[in-house]
Amino acid sequence: MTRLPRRFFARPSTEVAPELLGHILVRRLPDGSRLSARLVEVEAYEPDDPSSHAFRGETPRNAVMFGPPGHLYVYFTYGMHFCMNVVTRRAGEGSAVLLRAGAPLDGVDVMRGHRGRERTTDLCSGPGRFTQALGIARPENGADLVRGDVVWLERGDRGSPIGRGIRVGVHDTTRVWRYWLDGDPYVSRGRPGPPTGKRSPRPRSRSATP
DNA sequence: CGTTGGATTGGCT
DNA sequence: GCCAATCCAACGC
Repeated sequence: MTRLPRRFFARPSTEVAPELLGHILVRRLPDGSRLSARLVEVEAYEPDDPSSHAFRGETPRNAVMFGPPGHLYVYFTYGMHFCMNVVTRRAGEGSAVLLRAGAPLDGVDVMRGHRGRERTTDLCSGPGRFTQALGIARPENGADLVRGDVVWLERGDRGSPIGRGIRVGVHDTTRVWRYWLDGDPYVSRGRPGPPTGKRSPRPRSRSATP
């Protein structure tokens, strides 16, 4: 299994994000179990992006985002969920890709235990679910994906074409920075963005209307 | 120091 | 579709 190298991450998030799709996120638990999932949905957050945690400068919370690329940025939100990101660009820039959903591969039963759910589509389909299924929380913030043995990325196959749309839970319809594997059953259902001026009554084809 | 609301989820109407 | 749950970072005074 080949790991993605540091240089893969040392680019703008809008380049890294779509290329992450299809690759495998691997998590090694303290007890040795291997959990893994194929990435099917991600979102890019760039330095000049008001929706990014890094937009207003470095703070203790987002410090990892301003560190070197290829590390995991984990944050706590809504009083009960963790979300994980892959740090991109160069140290000091503040950019990352949010991992929103994956297709469970190894350790599915352990994930079921972590989540308290049976259906595989309820394990890693959503940013909060994804971290819970893989047992990723505050201690994993800052983990090195390139050299570490806690969580890393292995090469996988993309397979499906890439769909894109506005990001979930973000009040910005100008940056179309959510990417997913088109037609994949493990993509999160997400939440509708704010009205963009017109509502398509019924998407007749997939892609572009998440 | 007090207030606000969030890169969400799951349960209920 | 609507909303409570439950922390805490960021920001204003």
